[in-house]
Amino acid sequence: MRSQSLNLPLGQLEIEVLEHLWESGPADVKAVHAVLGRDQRRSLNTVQSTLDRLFRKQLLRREKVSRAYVYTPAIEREALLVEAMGQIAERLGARDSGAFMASFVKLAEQDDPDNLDRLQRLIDAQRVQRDSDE
Amino acid sequence: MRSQSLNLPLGQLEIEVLEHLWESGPADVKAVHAVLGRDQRRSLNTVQSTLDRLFRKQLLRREKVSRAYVYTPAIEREALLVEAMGQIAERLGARDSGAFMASFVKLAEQDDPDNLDRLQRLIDAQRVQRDSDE
DNA sequence: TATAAAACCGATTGACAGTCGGTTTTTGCT
DNA sequence: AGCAAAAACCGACTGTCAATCGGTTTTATA
Repeated sequence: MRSQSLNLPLGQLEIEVLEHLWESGPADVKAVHAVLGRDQRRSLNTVQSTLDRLFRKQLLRREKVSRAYVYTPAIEREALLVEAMGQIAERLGARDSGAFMASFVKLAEQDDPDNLDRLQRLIDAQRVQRDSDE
Repeated sequence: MRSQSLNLPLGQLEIEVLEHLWESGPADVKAVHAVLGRDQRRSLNTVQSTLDRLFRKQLLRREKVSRAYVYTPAIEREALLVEAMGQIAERLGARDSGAFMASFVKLAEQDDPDNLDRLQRLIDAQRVQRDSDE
């Protein structure tokens, strides 16, 4: 499942670019620049290098359409999130996943007591999905 | 989750230092250097700046004992882990804790399917504790 | 095939970790 | 109090990486 080592964390613009592609679908440099570059006075080249960097990191795929490349996320937002969190956990030596989960539950509850119920539902859902996977 | 803005992510040596203090308890520069610096041929000063950086980041506390400062982690490993993961989630636009928790559950299940049951028990325990708190 | 569009290259800047030499401050001892 | 050793502190330099963009090469098509 988690084959490659995925260069995380990412810069601010890199994240914005990913966000945009996740939300609005495949786009070429000009289209991304129109949204993320025009207002912030970024040059087309800035956006292009960012797209290229993400491509080299294998977070984007691209395909030439007529002259220009059209970029597509190579990973879903949720998968990237899971991947990133897994890397953090590994980096911080979270071998004791028990204590870690305990803290997580505790903090989730602190944040909002209703989170316990939400977690409950997520667990149930995950169980259902796991059991139907085979 | 926690609102404190906590400078993450950390460098490699910074993490090693934290690990060491978590595992072996409070120590002064020389003690840390003896473990992390001697073999890798790092100078005492390198270790000292790292301790100082972590102190300025408020990840370590320190207290003068005789001549030297004795450093102590200011945050538990598990709490830092949760904090780091929360920041990642926020950075990647999982602002609502829903997506964050969903990813967490998925990750936990990936790591070990039994984790779903463990999480279940942790939630139950947290409910009990919450209800007895008042 | 000329040319406009796009990709590609390389240089620069700004953060930040890691590294350590050198200076200042502190402190324990005489 | 005065001194030497110990420790903290300061500042410089390196390496890495994202962001930035000007300039050059490639490429597709009118």
